[in-house]
Amino acid sequence: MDIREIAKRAKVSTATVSRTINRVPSVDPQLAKRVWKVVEELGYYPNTQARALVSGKSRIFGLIVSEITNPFFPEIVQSFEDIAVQHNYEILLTSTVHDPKRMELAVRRMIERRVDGVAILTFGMEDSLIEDLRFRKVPLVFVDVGPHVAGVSNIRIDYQHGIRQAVQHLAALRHLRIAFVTGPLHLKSALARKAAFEGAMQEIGLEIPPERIVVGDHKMEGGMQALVQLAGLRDRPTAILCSNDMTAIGVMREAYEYGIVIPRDLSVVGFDDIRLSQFTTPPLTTVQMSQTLLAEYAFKALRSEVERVATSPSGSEYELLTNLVLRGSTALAPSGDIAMKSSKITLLRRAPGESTKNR
Amino acid sequence: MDIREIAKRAKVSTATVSRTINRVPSVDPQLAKRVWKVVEELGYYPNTQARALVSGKSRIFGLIVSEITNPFFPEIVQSFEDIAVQHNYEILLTSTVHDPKRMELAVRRMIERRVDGVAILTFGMEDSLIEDLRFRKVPLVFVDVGPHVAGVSNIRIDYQHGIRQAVQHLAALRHLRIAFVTGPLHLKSALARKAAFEGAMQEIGLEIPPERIVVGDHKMEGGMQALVQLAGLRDRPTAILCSNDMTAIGVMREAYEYGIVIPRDLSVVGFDDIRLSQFTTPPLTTVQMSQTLLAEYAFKALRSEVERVATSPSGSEYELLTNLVLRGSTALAPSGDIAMKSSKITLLRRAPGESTKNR
DNA sequence: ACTTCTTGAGAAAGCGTAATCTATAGTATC
DNA sequence: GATACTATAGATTACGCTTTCTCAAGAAGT
Repeated sequence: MDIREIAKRAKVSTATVSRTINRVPSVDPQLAKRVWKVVEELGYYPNTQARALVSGKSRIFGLIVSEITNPFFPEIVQSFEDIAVQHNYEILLTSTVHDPKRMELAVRRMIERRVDGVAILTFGMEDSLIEDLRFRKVPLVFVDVGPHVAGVSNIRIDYQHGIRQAVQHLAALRHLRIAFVTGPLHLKSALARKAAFEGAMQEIGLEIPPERIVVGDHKMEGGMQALVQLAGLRDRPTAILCSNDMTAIGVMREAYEYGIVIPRDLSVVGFDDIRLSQFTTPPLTTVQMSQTLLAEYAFKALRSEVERVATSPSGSEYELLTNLVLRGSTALAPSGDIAMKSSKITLLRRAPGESTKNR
Repeated sequence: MDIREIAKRAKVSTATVSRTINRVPSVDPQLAKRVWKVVEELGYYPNTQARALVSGKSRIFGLIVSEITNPFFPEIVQSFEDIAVQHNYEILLTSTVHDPKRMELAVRRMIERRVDGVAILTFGMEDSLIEDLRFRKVPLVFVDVGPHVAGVSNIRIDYQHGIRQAVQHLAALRHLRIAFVTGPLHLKSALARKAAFEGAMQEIGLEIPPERIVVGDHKMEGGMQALVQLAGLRDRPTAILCSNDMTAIGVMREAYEYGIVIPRDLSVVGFDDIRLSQFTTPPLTTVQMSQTLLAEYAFKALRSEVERVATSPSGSEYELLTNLVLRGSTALAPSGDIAMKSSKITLLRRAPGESTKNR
C-alpha cells in the first residue's frame, strides 16, 4: 500500500495526498478530510525511506556512546530517545566498547544511513573518523573535546562547580586529609576532574601529598584497589572524592570488607550521580552531572544545526553545570582520638564467609 | 556523490558499479578493480535509503525493551547490537517505559521505517499493536508470550530448570523455611517463576505457607519491603528466593539495615544474573538467564524469518535454559538454636547514621 | 468584456540504487 | 561457415515519495 493507492481511493492525485499528510495549508479542507479518511481506513503509514530519499533528510541522529552497559549511559540513551521521538527523529545507537574497529564501523554505518547528525558521547575517538564525518558535513556534537569549527557543537562541563562544592562540603565537615581517586589518565574528562579537585583544594589552602591521589579506572575494581592503597597510608585520609560513582561504589564496597564504617570512619563522595548511587548503603553523596540535561543539550545542538539550512553554520557551545547532592556517605570527620582509633583497625581483609561484622 | 559519479569516473555503467559493490560474480575482475579504486578514492558509501527502497529490505530490526535503564536490558541491547552489526543490520531501539502511548508510537515508528522484523523483549504489550505488525507481515519474536502463528517466533524460557537447582541447593544447605518474593503478578514471566518455585518445593516435599510468598515489584524497593515482611514472621524463613536480582539486592540491602547477616543468618538467591549481582556484598547467588543467548536467539529468529523468502513461513521456537550460579549469598542454614537466636534480633530499624554494625 | 491575479490541484520529474531487460562480442556446435 | 549459446556490460525501469511545474477556474481590476 502506497501513496498512489490512497490517491486512487480518495480520487485525488498523489500530490494532494502528499500535501495533505504533510499538512500543507493550501489543501482544501474538504479534500483533506476525504484523504485522511482513506488514510485511516487503510492504516497507511508513509515510507520513511522514500521520504528520506527525496527530501535528503533521514531524520535519524547517530548516538555514539562508550558502553551501554556502563550505568552512566542508559539514562542518557533514554532521555535522548525521548526527545528524539518527540521530534520525529530516530536514533541510531552504537556502543563502541572502546574498540577502534567498532568505532570505525559505527561511523560507516552512520554515513551509509545518512544520519542528519551525530552525538559523540564517548571518551576518546580517532580524529580520522571525525574527519570522515566532517568531510560529509554531518553536524556533530561532543562533550568537552570537540574542535572549535563550524558545524561542530560542544557541551562544556563545568566540573569545577560541583567539585568545589564537594571539597568545601568536606572541609566544612572538618576533613583535612582528603584523597582523590582519578579515572584513567588518558581521558580528558578524568583529567579535568582531577584538575578541578586540585584547584578546589588549593583554593582553601589544603595540601595534597602525592600519595593521596591514586589512579583508578572509572570502574568498581579501581575503586576497590584505591581503597586498599589509601587505607594503608600512614596518614589515612578521612574522606575520599572519586572521579565517578562506580569508583566510589568500589571504595565503599572494599571499605566494608575492611570494617571501615562509612560515613563514621570515612566519608566518600562520587561523581556523575548515576541512579544506582541512590541505592548504595549508605546512599552516596555525589556530584550530579545531569544525564537528562546532557542528552537534551546534545539533541538541541544537533537539531539547531540541521534546521539552520543555509544560514550561518556555526557550532554552538553549551554549558552543563555540576552540583553536589548530599546523601548519606559523608559526615563529620572523626575527631582526633577517634581518628587514631580508626587508624588502628586491622588491615586484614575479612575472610569471605565470616563477612559483615566489625568487631 | 552517488553511484553515477562513480560510474562516470570508472567509465562504466551504474549497473556495473552496483554489481561490483554487491559482489555479483559476473563482473570482470579487471573492471571490478577499476571500480573499487574509484570507490576508495572518493570514499563512496552507498545510500542505504535508496537501497532499501528498491530492494524492499531495510536491513533494520526493531528492538522493543521495557526500560533501558533497568540493568537487565543494556546487556541484551549490547549483544543484539553486536550481532546485528556483524550481519549488516541496524537496530531501531525503543524503550517503552511501560507506557502504552509510547508502545503505540514505537510500533508506528517501526512500521514507518519499514523494519524487517521486531524483537519484543518487553513484559506485556497490547494485542492491538501486535496485530498492527502482524497485519503488515512483519516477522516478530517474543519471549514466552508470543502467539503460536506463522511468522511469530518464541523464545521459551525454562524457568523450572534453574529454579529447581536453586531450591535444591538451598535444601541441601538444610534450609527448610524458604520464602519467595514474586514480581508483579500481572507479568507472565513473574507468574512462571513463582510456579516454578512452587513446583520445585513440592517436588521435595517442602510446604509453603502462604505468608512465605510475598509480592514484590521486580525493583529494589519491592525487595526491601519484602524483607521487612518476612523478617517479621513468627517462623522467619532462613532463605529467600527472589523473582529477579533487583529484588534480591533490595532484600540484601534491607537485611543489612536490620543487622541480618547474609549468608550467615539468611541465604538469598536472585534470578537473572545481571552483571551487578557479581558486585554486591556478598556477591549474589542467582539463577542465570543468559542475556547474550537471549539476544542471540532473538536475532537468529528474526533473521531466519527474513531470509526464508517464499518458503514455509513458520515461526520457530527456541528454548533458553536457566542455571544456578553459586556465589556468596547462600550458606548452611543456621542450626536450630542459632536460628532461635537470630529470630530474636530486634526488629528495630537501625538509625541512619549509626549504620553497619551488628552488635 | 478583457486581461491579470490568485487559489488549488493534477502531471511529471527526480531522489540513488537494484533488478530486469537488451545488446554485443566471443565460443562452442554441427 | 552459419547458428546457437554464453558471458559480460550497458540501458532502462521501478521503488514510494516530495517538489516543481503547469494548468484550469474563479476573483478582481481596468
